[in-house]
Amino acid sequence: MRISDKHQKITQAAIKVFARKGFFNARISDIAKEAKVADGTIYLYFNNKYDILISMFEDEIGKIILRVRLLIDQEEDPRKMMEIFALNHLQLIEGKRDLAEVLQMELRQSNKFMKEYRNKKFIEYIDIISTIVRKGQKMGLFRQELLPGIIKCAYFGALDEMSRLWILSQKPPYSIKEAARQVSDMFLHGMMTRKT
Amino acid sequence: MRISDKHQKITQAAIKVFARKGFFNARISDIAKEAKVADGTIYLYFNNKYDILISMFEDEIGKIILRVRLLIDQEEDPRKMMEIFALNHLQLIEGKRDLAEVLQMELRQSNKFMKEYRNKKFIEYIDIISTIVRKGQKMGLFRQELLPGIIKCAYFGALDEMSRLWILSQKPPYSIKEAARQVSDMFLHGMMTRKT
Amino acid sequence: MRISDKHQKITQAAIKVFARKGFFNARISDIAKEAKVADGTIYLYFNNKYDILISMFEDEIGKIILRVRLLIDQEEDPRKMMEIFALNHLQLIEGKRDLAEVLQMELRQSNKFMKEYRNKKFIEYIDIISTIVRKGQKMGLFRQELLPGIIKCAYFGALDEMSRLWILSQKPPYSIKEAARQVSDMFLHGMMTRKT
Amino acid sequence: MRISDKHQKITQAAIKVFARKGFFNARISDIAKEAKVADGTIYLYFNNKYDILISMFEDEIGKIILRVRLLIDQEEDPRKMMEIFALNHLQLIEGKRDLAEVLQMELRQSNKFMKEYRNKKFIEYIDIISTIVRKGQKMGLFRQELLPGIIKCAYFGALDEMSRLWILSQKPPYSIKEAARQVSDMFLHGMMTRKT
DNA sequence: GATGAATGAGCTTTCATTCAT
DNA sequence: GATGAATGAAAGCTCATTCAT
Repeated sequence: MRISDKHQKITQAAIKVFARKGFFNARISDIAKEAKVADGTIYLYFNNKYDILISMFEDEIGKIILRVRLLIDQEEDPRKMMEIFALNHLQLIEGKRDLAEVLQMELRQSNKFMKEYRNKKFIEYIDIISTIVRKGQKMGLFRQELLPGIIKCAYFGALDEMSRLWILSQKPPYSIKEAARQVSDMFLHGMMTRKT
Repeated sequence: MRISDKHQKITQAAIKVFARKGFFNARISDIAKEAKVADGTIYLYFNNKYDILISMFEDEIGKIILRVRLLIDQEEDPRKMMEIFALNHLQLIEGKRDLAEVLQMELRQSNKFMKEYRNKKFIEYIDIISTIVRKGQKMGLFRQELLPGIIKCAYFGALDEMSRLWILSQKPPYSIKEAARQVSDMFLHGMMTRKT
Repeated sequence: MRISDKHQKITQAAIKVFARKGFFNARISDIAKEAKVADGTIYLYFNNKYDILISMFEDEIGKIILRVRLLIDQEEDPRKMMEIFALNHLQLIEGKRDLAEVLQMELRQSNKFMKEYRNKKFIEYIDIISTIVRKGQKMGLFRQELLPGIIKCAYFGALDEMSRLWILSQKPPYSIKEAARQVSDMFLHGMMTRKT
Repeated sequence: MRISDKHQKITQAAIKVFARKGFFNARISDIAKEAKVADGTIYLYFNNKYDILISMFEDEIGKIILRVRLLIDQEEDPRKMMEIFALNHLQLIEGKRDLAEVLQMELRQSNKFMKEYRNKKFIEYIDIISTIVRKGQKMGLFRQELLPGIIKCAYFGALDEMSRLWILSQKPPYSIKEAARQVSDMFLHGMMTRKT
């Protein structure tokens, strides 16, 4: 077994367990059992429980960034890009529900307990939005007076709260595509210049 | 001393301590010390640690609902109402920073660890938004095809993510008013019908 | 129960357990069981396992110092004082065998693991010897060329090694009094000036 | 590489590590790293951690015995022999400081945790002293009433406590030779018959 | 023989909760 | 009602030892 396989197995197990119980209620032995390794084995790959969270966080956000960048780079129109970002973010719930839950939850928990940990990867992720906004402004599509730093926050926040709704509700009232369309549609309407 | 005074003192102490350390890292004895009561006294007013959180949550959201309703009821124009909601939500950070932090954080943590707890008060709070949206749609101000259930999510999410930015950053790049204005402005632009 | 009673109970239990198993092999739960308190109770009186050792060490050496000083202060003749010190030290094995074992053992363990901990109480104890030696030199009883700092080491070391022999052997070949007499006698012979 | 080479390497590494951290705080992996072998390799040469200690102990005391016997056998005069023993014992600190520390420490720790282990080699070592004493008594040099079993204890204890002082103090107040001379001088004075 | 990844028992310490005062 | 000393279950983490390679 390649070394990275154990690391992977533990990370994936941790995602499942954190999603099920939350970080604090998850026991190392839960993760170990889920990963089918001994408790001690986890400490060969991670320094401590918290390190599992951080490490997993960065790995997975990293992958998400790669994927969404790939999709966005194929587009020319910033309006399309905004749609793609929205759809991609929300589809995470379908494709990797456990991961979506954990990111949701831990991102906020991190407020307090990652105080020192400047969340570079996450910033990188939402900066994708502000980059699109700036591109749209340069092309005259989006209003100049909008602050990209605020839009990125608002857009991500809107999408993420949609995610939360989905995760919490057993049978969500709308399809993911519909929700993504509505949110991006409304933001685009709100951002576009008169002429467009 | 009225019975509710001790209850209040403990609740306020809990807000401070939860804000400082997070729910899981907060110790009952921390709260007791902050409230200047004995550890055991807390159990005369709350069933357990978790109950402090829930109880505090409902009380405080309740107060916020009362206040924002009061402000909104003085308005006629749904567009103004939307602005008021935004400003009021963001101003929480200034007025009651600790509370803002706790609501932020615990709302998400709750995903997992309040599983059974259907968060009625919170739903009541964000339903204020959908009520406004519906009012605006009836008055022909907002586009009919918008789903109020999605808008409420998106609007709240956008505002709350702005909050998060403020709480995390030492010196925020924008004023709260400016942020509230931009977010509500953009949503209103996005929601309004052509004619308006 | 007075607060100091629990502290005392735990200290005495620790002495027993450390004597039986040694510091490292002793479990907190062993001490708790011996003291008939809960594991957690120990941490109300001591910071950690190591703190039990240090604290006990200082308390008990303190008591020994008081007692031996009392006895010595009743004497005029430094030669008698030396005898008293020897007898008193060796009698510890009879009176407080467990304590004797622990002091024996931990004093040496401390070499490594108390590195930072400058063992004031112990130094105070053996300095009693050098004080006697100096007194004897002033009175012209002991040879002037003897270094009190070396004598104190040698005298204490000799006595303590006698202790060790007793502790280890099931049926010691000599009585404690006989041993104390021989050791002090030999040192006194070795230290005295010609005339005496 | 001869089999004994690995054994030697591990033993020497263990001495270093035990001296640095003490037996209980030393990890097998520390010793393995110091010896530049794999953790598992240690178990090809020793049964367990404890066995490393015992085995090392016996080997090294064995060497010391050989050396001091060699030196003593060249002498005729028991008084000289006593001096040689003292000097040789104390010089261990200079020549093999780590070993000296370990012997010091573990000899005492062993009290408890080597309970079953009857320390033959150590007994052999200190019996060298009683043999000298008996020889001196036969030659009429040392007083007949002295018990060789007590003298050996006292002499060894005195020397070993001197060692401890050296090991603990950063800059010892006396030279090793001076200390050895004072101790043996004082014992010899104390032991000798009138006439001599 | 040599390796070092994997194991899992075992331990210290924490802290929510209780209850005698 | 109020207290806070006492409880003891629970869990993160370590590390001696094993064994497949």
